[in-house]
Amino acid sequence: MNYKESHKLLLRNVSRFINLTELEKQKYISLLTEIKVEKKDFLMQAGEITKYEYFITKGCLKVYTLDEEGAPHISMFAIEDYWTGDLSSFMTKEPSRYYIKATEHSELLGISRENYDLLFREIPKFERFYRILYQKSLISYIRRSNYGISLTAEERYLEFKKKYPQIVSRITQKDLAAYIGITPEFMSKIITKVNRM
Amino acid sequence: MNYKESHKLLLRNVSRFINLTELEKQKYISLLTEIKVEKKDFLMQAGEITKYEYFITKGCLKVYTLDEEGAPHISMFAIEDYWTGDLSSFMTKEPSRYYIKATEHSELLGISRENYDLLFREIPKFERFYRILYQKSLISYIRRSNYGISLTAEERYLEFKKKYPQIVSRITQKDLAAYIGITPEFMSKIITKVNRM
DNA sequence: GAAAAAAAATGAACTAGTTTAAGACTTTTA
DNA sequence: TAAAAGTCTTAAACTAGTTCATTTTTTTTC
Repeated sequence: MNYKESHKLLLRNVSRFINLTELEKQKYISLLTEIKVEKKDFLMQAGEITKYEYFITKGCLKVYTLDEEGAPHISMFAIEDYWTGDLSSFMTKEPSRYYIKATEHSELLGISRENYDLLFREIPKFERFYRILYQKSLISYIRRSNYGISLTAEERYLEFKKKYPQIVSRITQKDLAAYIGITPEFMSKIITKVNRM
Repeated sequence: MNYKESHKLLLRNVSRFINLTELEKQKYISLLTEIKVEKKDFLMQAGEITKYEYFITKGCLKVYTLDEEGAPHISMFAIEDYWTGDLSSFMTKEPSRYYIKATEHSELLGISRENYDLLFREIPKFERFYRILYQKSLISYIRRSNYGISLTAEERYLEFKKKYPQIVSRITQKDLAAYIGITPEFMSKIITKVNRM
């Protein structure tokens, strides 16, 4: 069958871990919702109960919380071929603490909680897909959870730049500072210093 | 059938997410290795390829890396009813960067990589078990990965104490400092301050 | 149960990162 | 295309956390 580009990208992502029959592919795609957001629009805001888990087919978004002083802490940037959302709120159906905002015009495929549950019943292979997907994410978050406490801000910046060069060039220095966990002023100093070297 | 206490604890842990028949339980248990370590003994050391994923039935262990200066960074404390290991090395079969050392006499059940793979073939329900287990771990590591960059050391200490009161009383202040990401001296100051309040 | 080893406390001098403020540069919007 | 809004840079004063050195307390070991 002839799929649209966004669906092709998703099916390619899924086929890394499991093989689907033609019928299963069609069933899977039928469970998804297409979503478009303009730059600066929110995909979701703190206080809401997350309706979807998202696969990004185009664009860039930032996932962040606001602390008591109202300062943002970005927990991830999501671009094409990445999954994002608030897994905690999605699973517990409790209000989220996260905001997700597009930093560019973005297009996504969302799966609702009902369809996510249905997916496992209809195509049990997806248990395996998500087992492997979560396993890989877990490995990278376990590593990352040590960064904040064991690396200096400069080391965290160099690490991010090395791992995600495509992202660095698409986001502002201010947002990068909110991800690294420092002030924009200190981010500016680090970049000046690193460029000088 | 009559299982020993350690196996009962594990079966209870697994039954949170999936139901096993009597036969499946026996099959599962047959795939496990019993391991005992004395206080200060290593379960594994950096440079080795991780052989097992571990379920702790008794005791307490610390999982840590050493940085270039030889300073330890503890990424988790594992006690009874917890899972531990180095998932990254276990999956990729590359040498680990982690040390796992018992802080008390400990008893564990280990599953080897071959048996882990076999488990999914023999009892596919385990894809679901691990999907949910990794999902829950992922949720808590996503949250934790922000702690280091968005909370002060004192806030991280209070957070840990609130979430794991049973662990705080079993470990040294020095190890707690290596987990929180500060020097033992500053940990001492924080504890003095918090107790004074 | 005494000696040795490790952990905890305290304090003074230091450093990585913050705060505040102001000016220059860039992007967005009407 | 001008004005407004947001981003980036620089610098001085500040604070959270480190380093190093010493003493006290607790735990381990024989």
